[in-house]
Order: sequence, then structure tokens, then C-alpha cells
Amino acid sequence: MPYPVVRRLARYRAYLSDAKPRRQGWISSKEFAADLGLTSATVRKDISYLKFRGLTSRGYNVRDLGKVLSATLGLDRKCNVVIVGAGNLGRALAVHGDLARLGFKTCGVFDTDPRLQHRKVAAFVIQSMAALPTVINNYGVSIGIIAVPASAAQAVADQLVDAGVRGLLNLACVNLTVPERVAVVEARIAGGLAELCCCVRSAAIRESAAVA
Amino acid sequence: MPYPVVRRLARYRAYLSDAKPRRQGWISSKEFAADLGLTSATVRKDISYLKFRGLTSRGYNVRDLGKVLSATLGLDRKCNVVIVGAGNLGRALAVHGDLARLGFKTCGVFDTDPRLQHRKVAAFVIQSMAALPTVINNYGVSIGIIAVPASAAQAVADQLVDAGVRGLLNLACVNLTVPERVAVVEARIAGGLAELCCCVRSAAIRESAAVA
DNA sequence: TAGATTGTTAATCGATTAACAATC
DNA sequence: TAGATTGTTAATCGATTAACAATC
Repeated sequence: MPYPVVRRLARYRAYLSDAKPRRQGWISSKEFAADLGLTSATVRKDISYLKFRGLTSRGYNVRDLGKVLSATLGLDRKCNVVIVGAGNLGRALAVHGDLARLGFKTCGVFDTDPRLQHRKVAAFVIQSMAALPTVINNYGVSIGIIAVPASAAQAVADQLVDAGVRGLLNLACVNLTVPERVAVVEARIAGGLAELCCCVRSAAIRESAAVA
Repeated sequence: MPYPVVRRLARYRAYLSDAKPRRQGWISSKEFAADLGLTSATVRKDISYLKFRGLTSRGYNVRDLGKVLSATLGLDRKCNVVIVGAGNLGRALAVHGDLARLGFKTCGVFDTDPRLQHRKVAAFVIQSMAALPTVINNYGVSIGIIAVPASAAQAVADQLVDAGVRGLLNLACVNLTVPERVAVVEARIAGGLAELCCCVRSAAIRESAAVA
């Protein structure tokens, strides 16, 4: 399945858990597209990758489509993650209700700073990095979230990979190098801001040019 | 400039601020590509969009390229932002040293919760949403960061847009609807995790198939 | 039936990359 | 000079979308 499709499927799933589509019960590719800023053809094509069919002249059953999307994304059961970094960012994710709602389960919070270790974040006791491999093994964790400063991120990534995770969510503002078998997704905080800064500026330039 | 190019330019800029390329002074498209997981042709093509030329058989001057990238992205001067949501996530961004280092300046932190208002986050007094338009106007803020729960995100987006921002960084796990003139970048926390979950699972399936 | 909307094909569009002349 | 590496072209690749037959 093409990568852009996977990305949109995740959006579709989040969208279907919103109030509006759930109230309606059925949704057409047209409405889907309007709400997510896509074309209806893209939506239909994406859904055609799933083991799921819509109903001619009715659209898609919201509940059923949601289930199939979850199953396809591997989120029909809880997806176990660990969080490394117990600063504000790490703590924010640990207590993040929306993530739990969407199917992610945090199995541990870790930090290199001995002063933070043994403190609590919500229900989690912050652990040392030494405990990382055991937790990853015991819970079958396949995804690590990197919530440390840029300067520490690569070292943390290495430790997570050594401990056996297969995917990394990188919230640090730095490029990571990992073996090919490991997937990395950038959270795009700094990158996203830079992009916006560029968009905003070029829009401003266009406008002043239009005025002149 | 194509959107994928802008995205990579932001990565190039972050990469050039790393220790390694700065130590070297010069970098070739080949080395660039190897470190960022791209092809050298892509790097050269991307750089060709800039008002900047490399040196045949030497590569690119790291310092000069960094400056041109910053200018192109609009980050040669501080980019002003506001943060809405003073929970862990909002606070994390407010005190985030890497963002300041990369050229972003937080001009205010806001929250709807009256119990948080007037408290401090680093140097910022948390303000009510009523103060938002004034701050945005006075500082010429063009970017708003949404760090509130999914349920509140659309309302916050509306207020930011009304107050005049031209770009939104959305950290909430929900789809936003905004006027066409406003740019939105998703921080991809939940979306990124879903994507990883999917990648990890299909890799596991491939492997078990290979064994069988 | 008329209207709506699917699933799929083929056309279009745009991004990536291989290749290479230019040149330091 | 030989080696390295750029900037650019043209070819390739892949994703998006328009169009429409099928059908509820």
C-alpha cells in the first residue's frame, strides 16, 4: 500500500471518531473529501485498498469502515509504546487522553536524569534507561517515542533500536539515523513551524505584489 | 516551489546546524543525501531552487547554504508564534530550547482555563483567550500553535484565525477546518503513531511469511 | 423511474532520479 | 592531468483525478 495512502487512512480513522460522522451513521466519499480537503476520487481509491465495500448510492457505513481502518492500521488492539524523556513533552504524551482513546497504550516512561527516576507521571513511575530492554520485552513494545532534547535524541534512538523496537516517533528537532528495518516518523514540530513560516511569508509577498 | 521541496529545505537547515557538517565547513550533495536518506540528485535539484550555487568538485559551503536556507524559509529573523494551551504540551513548547535555537520566538501562552491564567510558564504569564487578538496584533504574530485537547482544537483554531494568524501548527489529534488562506501543518503525533503501528505490523507479517 | 454514489480505468499531473556535459 | 562534483535535462516513476459504467 502506498505510503501516502497509509497516512490518509490514519486521518480517515481519526475523522470517523469525530462526533459528526458518527451521528450520521453513513458517509459518502464526497462528504469525506469536503471535510478533509481531498477529492472524492482519492477517498474512494484509498478505501478500495481495504477489504471493505461501500454501498452504491448510500456511501460507507461509518462504524464498519472505522473497524476495518483500525484493523488495517493494526489498531484493532492496543498498540504498546514506551516514552523516553520525562520532561514536559514526555509527560504530556504519558497523560494524553486522546492517544489512549485512539488505541495506544503507554507501557513505560524513561529518563536518563537520575533526579527524575522513581518520580511518578500519572500512573507511571519514571524508570532508568537500564530498565528499557526488560519493559520492551515483557510488554512486546514495538514503538518508542523520543521526547528528549535534540542533543540526546540519537543516543536514545540507538538504545531503543538495540532494545528491539521497530518504529520510532521522533519529537526531537534533529535528524535520526537508524537501521533500515526500523521505521521513523518525524513529529514535525520544528519542521512544521519552519514550513509554516515559509508559507506565511510567501503568501505575504504575493499579497504585497498583488497590491502593487 | 513544490511543497515537498520546502519540507526538505527545513530538514536541510536543521541538519546543517548539527555538529558534523559544521565541523567540516563544506558538504557535497552525496554526503548530504547519505545522512538524510535521499538521493544526491534530489539534494542538488532542491538547492537549485535557491539563490545559491555550489562549487564544482567541492560541494556547498555549510555556513552560506545555512544562511540562504534560513532566508528562504523566512527564518533569517525571529518568527513570532503564540501557544494556545498551557497543559504539559503547551508548556513543553514554551520552554523548548531547540525551537528558540532554530529561530522561533514565543510571544504569548494562552489557556481557556481560568485556574491556569496568571500562573507562569518560564518567562510567560498564562493569559486568557480574551488577550489573544491584542498580543497577535502587537507582536505581529502570524503563527499559532494549538496545544489543546482534540475536543477544544477547532474552537481555538477559529479564534486564532479570527485574530489574524496565517498559519497553524496543530498538535491536537483532530482534523481542523480553516479558510483557504490559512496554512495548517499537522504535528502528526497520533497520525505518526498510527502510521508506525501499520508499518511495524506489516513488517512483522512479511517476516513471518518469509519464515513460513 | 430518477438520483445518487460506488469502484475502476485511463489520463493527467507532478515529483524523483539517472545521466552527463561543464568545470574546478 | 585525473578526480570530484556541480547544475540541468530528459526519462521514469508513482500518485492523483476525471470520467463513467454499474447499480442501489
